[in-house]
Amino acid sequence: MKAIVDCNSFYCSCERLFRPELETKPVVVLSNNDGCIVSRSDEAKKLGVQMAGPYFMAKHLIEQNDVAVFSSNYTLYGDLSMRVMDTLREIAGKDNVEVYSVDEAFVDLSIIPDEELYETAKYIRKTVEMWTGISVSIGVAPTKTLAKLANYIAKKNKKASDCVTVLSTHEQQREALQQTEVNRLWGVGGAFAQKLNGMGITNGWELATMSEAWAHRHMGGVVGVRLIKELRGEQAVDMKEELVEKKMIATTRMFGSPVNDINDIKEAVATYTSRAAEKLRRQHSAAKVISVFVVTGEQDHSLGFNRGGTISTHTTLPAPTSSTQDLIKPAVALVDQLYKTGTEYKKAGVMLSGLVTDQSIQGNLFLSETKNCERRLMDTIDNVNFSQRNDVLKFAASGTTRDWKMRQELRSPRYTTRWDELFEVS
DNA sequence: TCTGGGGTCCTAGGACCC
DNA sequence: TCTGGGGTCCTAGGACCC
Repeated sequence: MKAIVDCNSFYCSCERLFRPELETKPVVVLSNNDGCIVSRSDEAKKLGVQMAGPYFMAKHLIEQNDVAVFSSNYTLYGDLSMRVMDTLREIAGKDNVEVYSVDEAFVDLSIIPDEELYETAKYIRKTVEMWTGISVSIGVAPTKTLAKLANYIAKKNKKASDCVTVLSTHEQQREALQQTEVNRLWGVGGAFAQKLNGMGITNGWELATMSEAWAHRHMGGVVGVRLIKELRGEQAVDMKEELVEKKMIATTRMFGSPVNDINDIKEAVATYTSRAAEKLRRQHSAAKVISVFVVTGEQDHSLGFNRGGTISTHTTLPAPTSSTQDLIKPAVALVDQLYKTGTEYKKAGVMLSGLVTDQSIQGNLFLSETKNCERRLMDTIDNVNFSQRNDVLKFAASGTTRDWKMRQELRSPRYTTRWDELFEVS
């Protein structure tokens, strides 16, 4: 059996940890640039605040009900996420935990007898809350997809389930599937849900009883077959052995306000490239291909809001590299290819792909002494930026004024990772 | 005024090869 | 009218996830 451990309203819970007076009050956390609502406490959900809805549209409701609002503080969430995952590894063993996202992890419980699953899950839940202050919901079932379903049910009625649901028998699984709409299933998004409904398939059980051949035809080939198998309790999605390296690394941002100066765009792209290069070095990779894209601010009233066009281009580097300097130069050159005078841009991004391990690069005897020096310089910059303030050290191409920088007006202190922002008790 | 960011996997179709 | 068969590699784009 497998468990999915999912933090309850994770970003909101992180904020509440340092603001206990908000424990029973509605709280929301906004996306980058304070654009959308990406996390809501139960109280905020009850008020009717929509997930992923634009902040400005919910503002009225929020102010009326005295909802606490935070810009996203990823440094804080990242640190607390690590504590939750470490706790799970401590309880279940390092090799039995697969981190799935910042607030979710699969835990392999195959050594636990069925009759002890419920108590085990309760114990995990209690321990995580005690050690980290973050409350979690747990779903247990024979496959990842059914575990996600169990978790959905646990969360739907926290009081009755006490945030734990086990679907170990066939009967339990069938009942759970029967009472769940297809669009709630893991792997069924808007497009497939609409298609399924059109074919008269509305709940999970109806989908689970379709044939594999049918799934292959109508649900995107092998993806659909996998989904059907999982719903029937046949494992088709494995636990991942270890953290695999990313195959692509991207850093993209909306601008705080539309930008039309090419130099601003170049600064932004240089900054995103630095960030992407840090991510690259953190997983000990080097990139062969760098792509840059910009999004224009064209109007499209048919969609109800501004949706610009994306223009992108890429270049293949002479050799794989993880050095910020080597990446910034071609990235900025790509901006020249994309930029058109007189156009307004609202977003830009950098993507690194064609990733290879940097083993062959690091300390290579056949590389020139300057390359080895560069590597040490990058390590030093990463260390300083991590331990001090972000971007204490940066490349001149990234600019110093940053007129294009995103809005982030309501961010809480990074209580756990910055000396100058420590939580204070007076 | 105002709608995020960062990923994965899969398929189809074109280019190219023998 | 009618133009092989099979393979690989790459890219673009769709769908999904949190």
